[in-house]
Amino acid sequence: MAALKYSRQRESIKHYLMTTKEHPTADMVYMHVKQDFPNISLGTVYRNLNLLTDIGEAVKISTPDGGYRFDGRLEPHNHFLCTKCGRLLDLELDMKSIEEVNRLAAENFDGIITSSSTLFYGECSDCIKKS
Amino acid sequence: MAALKYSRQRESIKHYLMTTKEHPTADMVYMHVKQDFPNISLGTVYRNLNLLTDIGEAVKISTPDGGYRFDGRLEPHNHFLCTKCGRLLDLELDMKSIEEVNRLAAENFDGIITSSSTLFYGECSDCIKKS
DNA sequence: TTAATTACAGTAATCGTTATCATTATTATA
DNA sequence: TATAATAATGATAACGATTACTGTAATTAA
Repeated sequence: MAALKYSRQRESIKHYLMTTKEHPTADMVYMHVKQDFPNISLGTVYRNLNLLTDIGEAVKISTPDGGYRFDGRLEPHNHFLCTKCGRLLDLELDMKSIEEVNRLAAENFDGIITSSSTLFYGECSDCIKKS
Repeated sequence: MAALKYSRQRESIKHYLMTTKEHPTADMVYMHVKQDFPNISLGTVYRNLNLLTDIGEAVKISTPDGGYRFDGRLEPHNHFLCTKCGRLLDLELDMKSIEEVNRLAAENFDGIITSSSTLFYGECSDCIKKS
């Protein structure tokens, strides 16, 4: 079972994820944590991001461009991807709405739906202002 | 603008996508088309899958495991990923429901939502039977 | 304080995908 | 038709993101 051992690097990664709203990629996490640990290895970042995801202290989001983004927000919520600037933002959708969607989907489906994740697309407010 | 030229390989790929319900990966497409074109190159498969996606004759779906699946069904629809067997299935959700979800999401969001894509998780009917 | 074990940094390996390039197939035109 | 132009191919090299490996350092338990 391999008991978990404290590490300052992991704490730093976790703290960054919990305080940022950037939904960073592994490389963005690496760049950031490098400020405190100049010779941290990219492998350490990956190892810990996956570890945190496994123990439920981070969420791994796969984006349409292939790669992953990481999120320290653990409550179920959805995301919005701006098709202009590419930013990934949080999008609130109350539990009732989420459950309603799952219920609608279950109507025409021959299995059990336990959860769902929606990615919304469009133009974010910043991009609208600029145009 | 590079005019498109016919190719038997591309037709074969397109035909397979339109007739299968498997939501194949690039490699699965490669394996299949290889039966008709034994020395087709994997690069050709990728090139054509991306081309078909670009001209709107195929859809590229990114899955939580990182990779992509391809779909010949062009009407907007959603997908279900079985957490037991890993199969990716179609899931019908009428346009009204999809629009309703987008409307609900827009309520708490400061931008324009043009579309959305939901991936549902749970257990498919086959896996339920087996347990 | 020592022994056991996990995490680390650094680096090599892996995997899916793209890019390159010389050759072949398709299309337009003479 | 025959020819010329150009897009597509197969083969292979290159790429970027992620994972695996290894010897050393840090953390924890005895």
